[in-house]
Amino acid sequence: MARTVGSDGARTEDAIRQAAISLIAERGFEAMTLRELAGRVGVQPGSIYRYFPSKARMLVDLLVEHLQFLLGQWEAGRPATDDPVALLRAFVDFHVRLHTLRRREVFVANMELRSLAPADRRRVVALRRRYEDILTDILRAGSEAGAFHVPDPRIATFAVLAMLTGVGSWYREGGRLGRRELVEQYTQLAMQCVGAVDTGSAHRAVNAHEGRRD
Amino acid sequence: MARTVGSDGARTEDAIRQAAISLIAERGFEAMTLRELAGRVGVQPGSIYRYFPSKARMLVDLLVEHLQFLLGQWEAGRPATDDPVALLRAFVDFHVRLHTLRRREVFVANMELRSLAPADRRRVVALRRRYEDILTDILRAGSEAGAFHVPDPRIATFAVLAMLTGVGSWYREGGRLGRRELVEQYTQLAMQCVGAVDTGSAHRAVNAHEGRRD
Amino acid sequence: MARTVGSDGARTEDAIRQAAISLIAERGFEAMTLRELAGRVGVQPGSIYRYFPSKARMLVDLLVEHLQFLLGQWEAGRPATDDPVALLRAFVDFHVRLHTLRRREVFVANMELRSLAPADRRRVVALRRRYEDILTDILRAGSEAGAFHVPDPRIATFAVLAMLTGVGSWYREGGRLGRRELVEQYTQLAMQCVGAVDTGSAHRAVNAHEGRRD
Amino acid sequence: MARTVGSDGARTEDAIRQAAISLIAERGFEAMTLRELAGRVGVQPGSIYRYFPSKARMLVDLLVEHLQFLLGQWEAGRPATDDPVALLRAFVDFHVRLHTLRRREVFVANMELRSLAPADRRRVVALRRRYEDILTDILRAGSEAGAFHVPDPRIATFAVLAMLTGVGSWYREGGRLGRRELVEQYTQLAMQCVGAVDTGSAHRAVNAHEGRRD
DNA sequence: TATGAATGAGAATTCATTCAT
DNA sequence: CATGAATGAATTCTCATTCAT
Repeated sequence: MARTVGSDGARTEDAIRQAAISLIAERGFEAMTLRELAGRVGVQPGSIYRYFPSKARMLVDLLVEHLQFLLGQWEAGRPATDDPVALLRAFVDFHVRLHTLRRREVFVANMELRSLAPADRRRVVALRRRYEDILTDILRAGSEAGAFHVPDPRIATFAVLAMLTGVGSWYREGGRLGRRELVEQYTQLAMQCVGAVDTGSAHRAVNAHEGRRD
Repeated sequence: MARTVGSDGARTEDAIRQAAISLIAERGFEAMTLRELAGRVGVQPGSIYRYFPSKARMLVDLLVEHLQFLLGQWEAGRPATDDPVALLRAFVDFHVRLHTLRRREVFVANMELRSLAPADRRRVVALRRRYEDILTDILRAGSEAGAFHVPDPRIATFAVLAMLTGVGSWYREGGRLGRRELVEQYTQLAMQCVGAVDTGSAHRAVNAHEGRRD
Repeated sequence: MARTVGSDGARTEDAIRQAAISLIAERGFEAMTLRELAGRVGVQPGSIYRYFPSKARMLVDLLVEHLQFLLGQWEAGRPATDDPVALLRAFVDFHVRLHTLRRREVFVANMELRSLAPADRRRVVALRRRYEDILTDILRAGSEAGAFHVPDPRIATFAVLAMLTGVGSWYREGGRLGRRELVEQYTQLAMQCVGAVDTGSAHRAVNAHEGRRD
Repeated sequence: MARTVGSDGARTEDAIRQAAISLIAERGFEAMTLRELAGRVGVQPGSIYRYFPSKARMLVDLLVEHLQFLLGQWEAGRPATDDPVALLRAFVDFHVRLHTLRRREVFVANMELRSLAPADRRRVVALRRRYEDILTDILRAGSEAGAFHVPDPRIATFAVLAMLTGVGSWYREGGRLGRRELVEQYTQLAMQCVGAVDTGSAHRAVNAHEGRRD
């Protein structure tokens, strides 16, 4: 009873977060039980309450952390250019990479919005909106510059994001396609989708050996 | 207390189905309770069991019925042509229309696969697969005929379907966009996405004033 | 609301077992509700699930424990003789004593076999069979040695066991008969029943004043 | 809807009684559901209420009918003698025969007393008591006449009845033993049990060929 | 820091029973 | 005579949560 030898709060908290993401991704937030979560972490259900004040709050924390990570990573790595085509290429690369590397987090963030209380949902949706805006800004700029041809930048944003995010629902690590090829294919599809006048090197690179078109 | 005056099994069952779709779409299958469902229909919770042997089975029935409706509708209305471009245009039209008309059903079918028991999931996934195959066949034929330029027809299927299906998550009846404009915009995006050489009349109609490409 | 002051798992589990035996004996397993059981123990219904995974499993545990106790007690106290008459006398003494001391358990074990799932029933019946075999072995040996006269040892086992076990259905602690007299009467009846040639000292002691037979 | 062609109240009622006895014997009264019963009879649950005002009342009716049948049959067929030995022989024969012929009814009558409401139980127990008294009277008369040697006629009644009734729990129609042999064996056991001075012709008949004892 | 005992509210499900048809 | 739609109360069981230790 009491502290297990060598037990460590930070380690435990991290283990709970990891296990929670996995479990929520597998079963859904409502279907996941704290007993299951505790069992996977190797602690008693009551112990989870040292780290999260409630099951609901745990979901909020997880989602906010994920979206902030997403935004932070984009900001940190975005190219210092204004060229919409280059920006879109970078965004697709970033998005597809992250959505395959952190599939579970992304999946949860997309699926579990409705498990949030209204106030929490607003907070999370606002963060997600900031992420969507990144793409909308790129598409609008590109559209105005004549680089892209989309009927409506906001709708195109939804379309492209849905398309890109969908990758998470079928891509499996170690499958037929490597992450590099995946990124290349999705880059081509996204570029074509927004009617990029010059789909540029990625397109060429991908299809050069196939002797197609260009 | 016995049969209520004017009660009718078929009517009740239909009311339960409708209410169930709405509730599951709103709260998620796990979060929905039969009490809630019964309350919305105006019967006692136990009465639901005259029509569905269990909550789990209710979900299966709902999903299977939806997917069979989807497949049946496509088969009934598909154009009698072999032209991939015309077929794709018809498919986009069909899909977007149905996914806005039956938004709740589609949403549920996309979200609640994981609430199914493995055997039920296999059954539902098999039906969904048949639907995906419709698009894959179109893209493959078009790709081989040189009408489309996609790196991989299966991946393009996932991309286009994700893009089109995404419409359900933001489109609202009576919003800024009518269904007709919506279909036109998504048609353009899909056509561009698969690199359609000649996006045809719809594209022309929509984009004529932009003086692009064709 | 959390652990009640001074609560103790072992104590609680034991209280549940005791109360369960009483309740099942009174009402029958199917008729007993966990609410009732919990109420008698002084806990909430849900708390029972800390100790038993299901109502059904509780019954199995109770029955298996009882039968193992029965077998263990006989093995521990059986006389080290080969004399069938002495063994039968000891068995009757043991059986009648235990079936009055642990009336409720015995009653439950006899009545609730049909409340068990097939697999559980097989397990319990196998244990009971081992107990029956004790008597069959005694009767067979005695029969072959000419000490008993029974048409068929197995049938005589059923007859004698039924006779002895029946005591539980009418004997009441503190009634007209003490346990000692009870044992003596049943010993006589059992001995006569199997046609014991020399019913030995117990018979003599009990029936000396009747000047019968021997 | 409404009357099935050729349906007939008396036939239906009888079918319900038969099915009820079987089901109660199999599962126990509490565990049997009216749906199950209705299903076995081939009617809807509601239809049972044409014949029995409630589930509880059905059990009472079944038990009372059975016990009255038992008493009536004994009265109708009892030998016109005063000889305790002959009477006991007749009683054993009657009891064993009936308890194998109407196993299910007997079993139910023995098991389900506790499922009755107090008033109903009193009524049924009184009938059963009248049946027990038949044997007690025989044993007391025989005991006083020196034909039997039992410590206490009432206790001997319980012992002998338990022994005889036990036959129902293992005897199976078409098994190793015919009903005639069964009766003979139980007659011998019962006679020996009550210390019958002269176990009479049955004993002789049964064991003559075995060259045992006499 | 963690456990383990317990709570209490609520979940799905069952079932005897009723009654319009 | 029988059905089939519905009830409402109760049942087993689950689960987030609490808190003495």
